[in-house]
Amino acid sequence: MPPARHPLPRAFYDRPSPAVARDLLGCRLLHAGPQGLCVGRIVEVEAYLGRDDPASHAARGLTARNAPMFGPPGHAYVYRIYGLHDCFNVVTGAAGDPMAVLVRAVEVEALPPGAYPRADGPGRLCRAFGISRHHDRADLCRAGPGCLWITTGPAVRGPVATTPRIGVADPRALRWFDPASGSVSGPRAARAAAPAGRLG
DNA sequence: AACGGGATTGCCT
DNA sequence: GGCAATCCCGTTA
Repeated sequence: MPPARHPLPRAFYDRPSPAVARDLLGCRLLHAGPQGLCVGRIVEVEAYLGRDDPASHAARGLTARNAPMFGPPGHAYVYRIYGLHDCFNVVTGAAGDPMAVLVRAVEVEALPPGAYPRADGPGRLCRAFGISRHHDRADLCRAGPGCLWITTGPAVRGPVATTPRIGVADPRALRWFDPASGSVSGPRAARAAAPAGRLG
């Protein structure tokens, strides 16, 4: 399994976040960090929209924190939550149209020795992969030492499940995950493909 | 300048 | 299942 050296092109990210989110399932996230190469298969994502999504950081317009969401697609948006954990997002859509995909979980395929081993949850994923706010605004369309990028990966086997987003009071099904993966985060019910989850 | 809360996690009962 | 940890950001004054 040689590390793919070809990042997904910027055009991939230049689409609405729900489409990008769904297509990111099965792709590989890579970080060539100071401790070594981190690789994982994306198994859980959530889409965040702009003005019409109260749960989105961009719902109330441009601020210092959410500025990356308003920037060009194919860049990272990393923010800190609860004063403890970092969350990694992929910016999608054209500049000025704030949208993002929260990467909630990956199946770990490779980590440097001694790294925190779990990546089932946005905070754990960042901890395991060494992703921090230093990566805020990082360009995901470049590969190489110090870079953070995403490549194509093995397609999801079987159906994909969707549910409302975790911790968000909004009924829209904007979360996608691979119900066959053992690395999906959230409470038990949020990991089941049925009946709460919808297939597709 | 002060204040309230969060796209979470881990430890406790 | 409940709740504390912990800090920065966005809002309000």
